[in-house]
Amino acid sequence: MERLDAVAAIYRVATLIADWFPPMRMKWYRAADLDASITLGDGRSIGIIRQGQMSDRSPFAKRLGRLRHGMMPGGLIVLTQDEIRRRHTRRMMYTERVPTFVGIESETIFAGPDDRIWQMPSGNAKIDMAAVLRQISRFGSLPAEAPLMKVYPPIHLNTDLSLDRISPRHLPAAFHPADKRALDLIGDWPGIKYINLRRLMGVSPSRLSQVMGRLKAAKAVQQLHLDGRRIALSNAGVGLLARRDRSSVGAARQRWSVMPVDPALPYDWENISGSRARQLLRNSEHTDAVHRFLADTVERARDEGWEIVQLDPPQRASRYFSYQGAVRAINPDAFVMMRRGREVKAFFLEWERRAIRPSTMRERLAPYIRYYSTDRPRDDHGFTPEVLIVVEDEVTAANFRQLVKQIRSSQPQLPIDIAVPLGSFRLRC
DNA sequence: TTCTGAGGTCATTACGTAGC
DNA sequence: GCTACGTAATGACCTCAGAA
Repeated sequence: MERLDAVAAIYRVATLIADWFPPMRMKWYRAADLDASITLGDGRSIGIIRQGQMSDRSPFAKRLGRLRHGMMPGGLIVLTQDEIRRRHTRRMMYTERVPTFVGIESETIFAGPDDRIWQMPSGNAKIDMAAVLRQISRFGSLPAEAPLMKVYPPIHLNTDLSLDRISPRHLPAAFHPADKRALDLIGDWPGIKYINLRRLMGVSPSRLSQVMGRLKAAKAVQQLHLDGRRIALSNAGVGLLARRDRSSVGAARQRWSVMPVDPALPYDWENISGSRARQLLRNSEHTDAVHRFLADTVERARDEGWEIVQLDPPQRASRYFSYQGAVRAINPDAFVMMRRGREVKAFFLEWERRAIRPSTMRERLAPYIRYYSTDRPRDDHGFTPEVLIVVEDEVTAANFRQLVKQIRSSQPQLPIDIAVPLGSFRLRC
């Protein structure tokens, strides 16, 4: 039940296959690296693996690596959450010995069997499910799991009960779509203020209050009093999302728990147990500024007819790349991608709180200079996203622009823009 | 420096409506 | 009938100026 949403997405893949190739047999895995497998009527087998929102890059890569060294089905279907992670996954699977097809979960849910939504690691062509099934090998075997020691028959779940009376493991069946959307946003942006969460969701204060009431009753979120009222996932909420995505609950809580280390001490950032949550709430002014800017951007984008395709928090916005033999990274405050018809706009967000020295500005820009001197921006996204540096005053903005001008003399294509909030930044196409 | 009260902002509640 | 979401009213909380 805790993996209900993941199960729904994988069942959707199964229905696409069944449209072309009935009958078939489906098997779920509890602990194997595959999430599920499908055996077609002619004996060929397909493994399905899903990368969830909470799945970290490294553990997911290790999971795929373990798969290679074990029993392999005749083909693999990998579901990712967005286009960028699809590209990463395709790169990882480039040398895979069985036919592999990578799709985006949201596209899969709304697709029909004729829709071309699947991509192989090599080549950019998208193919439909019939073409996927034609390439599944006859040679392949599926991993086996020991049968359950004890089988629990399905129980009747009364979703009319108030959420505080529903067992935590059954909550995914009782939550409404708006509850899940809020839960994902709060998970992405821990310590977000109500007003910014409301603006990101695009709902009225009253609607947000209703949703928060449900999530609080389910004990999935927790209200924090740190520089005003904020909201974050409770330990139970972190566990819910981690179990849904088959990632480590313990590791997720070590990073994101907002529970106090010592309940006897006053609640402040130093007393927060999760390492990443502590870091974010220590710099609450910076965190709020980023949230506020993103809420402004999302609202303005909606008004101008843009669809927000991706809104990644720092933990998903970072990009790792190889530069002169060493692994380097950019670690922006957010990554935003929006679409309007055929137009696409995307940018990494860097928020600078205060005036900084020219040498510090150069240090801030250095990772981006390295990143954009490689082919990785285009490889990662399929196009070249911008870097948007937001500073709080025009003097700092002018200094930054001067520095960027100097850098462009040797690297003319560096796509960096400097903005002052609510001032010069406009959605350009 | 501390307290108080006015005014503003934001969250919550009750109830209603639209769409499926 | 259910879900999603809006409006209006209300209450809680925050900020800030002015008085003690």
